[in-house]
Amino acid sequence: MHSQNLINIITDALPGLNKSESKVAQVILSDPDAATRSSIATLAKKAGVSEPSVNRFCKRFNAAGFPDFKLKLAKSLVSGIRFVNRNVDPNDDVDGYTPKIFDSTINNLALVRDKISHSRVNQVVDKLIQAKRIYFFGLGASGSVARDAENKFFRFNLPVSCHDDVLMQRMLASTGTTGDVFFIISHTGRTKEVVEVAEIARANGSAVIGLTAPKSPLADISSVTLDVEVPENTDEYMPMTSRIVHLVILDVLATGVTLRRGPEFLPHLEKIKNSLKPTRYSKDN
Amino acid sequence: MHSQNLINIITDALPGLNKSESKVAQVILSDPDAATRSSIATLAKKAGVSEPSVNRFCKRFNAAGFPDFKLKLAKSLVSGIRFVNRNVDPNDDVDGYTPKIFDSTINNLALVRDKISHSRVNQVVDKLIQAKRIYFFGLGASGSVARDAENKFFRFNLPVSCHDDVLMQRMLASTGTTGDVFFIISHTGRTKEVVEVAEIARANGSAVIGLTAPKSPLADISSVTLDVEVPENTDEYMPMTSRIVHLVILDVLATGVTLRRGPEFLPHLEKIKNSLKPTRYSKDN
DNA sequence: ACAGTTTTTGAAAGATTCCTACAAATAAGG
DNA sequence: CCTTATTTGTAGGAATCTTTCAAAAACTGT
Repeated sequence: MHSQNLINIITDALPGLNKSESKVAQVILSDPDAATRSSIATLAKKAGVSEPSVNRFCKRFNAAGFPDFKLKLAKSLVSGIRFVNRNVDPNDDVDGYTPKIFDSTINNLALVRDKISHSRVNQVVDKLIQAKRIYFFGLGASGSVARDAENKFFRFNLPVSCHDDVLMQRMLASTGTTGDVFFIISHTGRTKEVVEVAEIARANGSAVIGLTAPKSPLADISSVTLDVEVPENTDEYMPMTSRIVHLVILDVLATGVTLRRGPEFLPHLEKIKNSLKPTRYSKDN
Repeated sequence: MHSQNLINIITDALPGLNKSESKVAQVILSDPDAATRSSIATLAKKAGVSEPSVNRFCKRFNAAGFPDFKLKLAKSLVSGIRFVNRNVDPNDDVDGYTPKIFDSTINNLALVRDKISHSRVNQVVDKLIQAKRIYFFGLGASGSVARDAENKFFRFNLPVSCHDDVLMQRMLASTGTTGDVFFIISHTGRTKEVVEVAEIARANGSAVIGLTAPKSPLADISSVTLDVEVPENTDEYMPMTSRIVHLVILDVLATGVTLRRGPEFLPHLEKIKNSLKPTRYSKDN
């Protein structure tokens, strides 16, 4: 469904390209937007190769020809990574930083959307459905993600709770047993307290699901990891986007659980929704 | 900066087009994706007009020519049309629902990015900077948004706090004075308790910033409203996206505040970041 | 209704862009 | 060092696009 971003594909293929192909790749990657606007002749000249080389390059990446390639490239650019410096500039005014922050969030979401392992998602949904109890743990910014998850998952009639207190987390982890699921959220996956809690939980036979950075200590110790690789905060001004990616992944998981429950479960969700109606001003006034 | 979707533009212009132009428009709108893949000759034939007519049509919509038009159309399709009918289907499997949920979040973010009033953002940044105290209030899902905001804004050395308890909110609102800012987050803007709290706060001379739906009771009573219009949840399975949009808006506001503080404030942020280092496993092990 | 004017439209030729066949050049293998 | 395979470019042809210009249609006022 979601072909991965063309730019990523080219970047990944870079090492396996031959001389003229990689010249073409360089030119395209250095300014993909310009590439979509130039003719095959211009691009060939810029790369210092012949037109057919550019054409062959395009075909290598499953395009019918150069125009088709440009089309696909243009599409990738829309919600794909904007390579151009879209970092917040200290001199930016509202018109500058507002779209940049939205864009960077959108880009990261698109990245993860194309990279996330669907089989892992499935595995996690399985575990959540079978769980006797689910604990959502997180600290700091991930604490509010955990809280949001609780708010979402309690609707499934599962015994869910959420804790952003290290001591509570430790105690609960140590009393966990087989069938309990500890869903641990951490941006870095390197916070000692959090990793220790995961260790304790696993030692007691509980399952640990890590929503965290790949190859981190937390990822290593989890039963299943949902990898979220969000580019490091190079820019002092850019906010941390991983929280938001985490939230969306939790949305995905919740949807997975709902669908697995089947349509006979919908009335239950409806009931919860309706329970809030009396607290609201009606729409027509 | 962010031009509106080409498809919408064409649809809007439809009534003002002449005979052959509208024929072309019809063909394009009926299957925009096919249009991006066909040549000017094919399209002309399909529409029953001449090639130059198609060309003129393209130029009318600010394209350099037909190829350029196709490019722009293709771009619009990525974040535009996909919107339609990308609802989660009860029979979807992981490969189905995962990208859909990411897409719907991304689309909503893009929508708000293009719609949000920059001058309002500026106003709110002003108020936040001048505030004697800032309270972030929210209930339910908005409660965790408020918590996230607290986590973000306390770094600015401002007296910030966060409350997701109605009684606390009421009491604090009633003791507020001029110079206090109550930042109230609500998806619907119609929860009675929340609106009442806003009323109390305003009655005592405090400023109320509403991050909520436009034209809602909460929006009406706020000093400044940041409108977030996220399409109603028509689909039972689609998760609520407004939380995420709210978070990103708070990121924007935080960035605004940081920039307004100027570069001499960066060391302070750095200090907070570094305070967490000892709690982490280092990256090289 | 009709001549004059403006607008809309398409035929045809011209310009551009793209693709294919083939041969030269380079690299790899024995 | 020769053979074979791969890579690269030249040249010409094919397709696509654009412009010009004149015919057709629509509009205007008389």
